[in-house]
Amino acid sequence: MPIELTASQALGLWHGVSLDQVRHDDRDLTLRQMAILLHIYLVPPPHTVRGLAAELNVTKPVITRALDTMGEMGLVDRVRDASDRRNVLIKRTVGGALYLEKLGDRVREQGRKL
Amino acid sequence: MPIELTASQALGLWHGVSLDQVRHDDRDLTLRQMAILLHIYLVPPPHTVRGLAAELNVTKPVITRALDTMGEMGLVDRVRDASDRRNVLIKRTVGGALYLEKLGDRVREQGRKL
DNA sequence: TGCATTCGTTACGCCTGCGTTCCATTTTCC
DNA sequence: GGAAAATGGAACGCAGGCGTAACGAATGCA
Repeated sequence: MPIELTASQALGLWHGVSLDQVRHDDRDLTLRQMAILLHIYLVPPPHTVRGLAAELNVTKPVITRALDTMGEMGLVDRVRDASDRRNVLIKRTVGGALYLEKLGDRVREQGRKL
Repeated sequence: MPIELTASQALGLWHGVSLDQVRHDDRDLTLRQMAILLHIYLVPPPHTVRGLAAELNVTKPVITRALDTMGEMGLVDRVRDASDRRNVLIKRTVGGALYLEKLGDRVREQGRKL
């Protein structure tokens, strides 16, 4: 179900959410970290470091470090793949789900304000 | 004219735009820089360093540095206020307008894909 | 005229993310 | 078994943003 936005609405929405996020500054994620987090939660598993790097068009260490940071924040979790122990599977957490739930609310709220 | 989004649509939209932005990585702005840029272009002038700092709930040097960076990118411009020479007025540029136009297109495109 | 106030900027030390390169572990293939 | 490939991570130096604390310039006010 497509959403049709005017140019003004599109930028207004992005503005409102960014502003809200900056003002309340809970934990600010890099745009890259945000993209990684959303990818993990919105795209069906499994997710590996290599796969994410390819998907986002960034280098592997970028993913590793993002997982370090977001792991400490409790937003994601890492588990060794039992069937191929070279792989690391990225898993979702309750904290991450809550974080994205709040983000979604922010987007919806700003959408309503347009 | 409010836009009603489901939770899934809201996150999907944010995901798509973030992903697109990361992948094409022209120039990546901090969330703060993004919020400042959008504020300058969407809220009626005049804009001062002090005003933006208060509006975004950040310190003054944050604004100064963001203007330095985005100024070098050609996204904003600074002009001394003639009537009160302590003030600096932040001006829009063609480059900034083009940048935000692209961002708006990205948001609209992702909205259509929902 | 003096002096306090306001405004934007700069200086400092710190922290974090970045790309490149290299490495240990594990798997695959012969 | 042993060589080669694949995977995630660590080490290195670099660049840039951060908060705090100062500063010079401009203004207002007694």
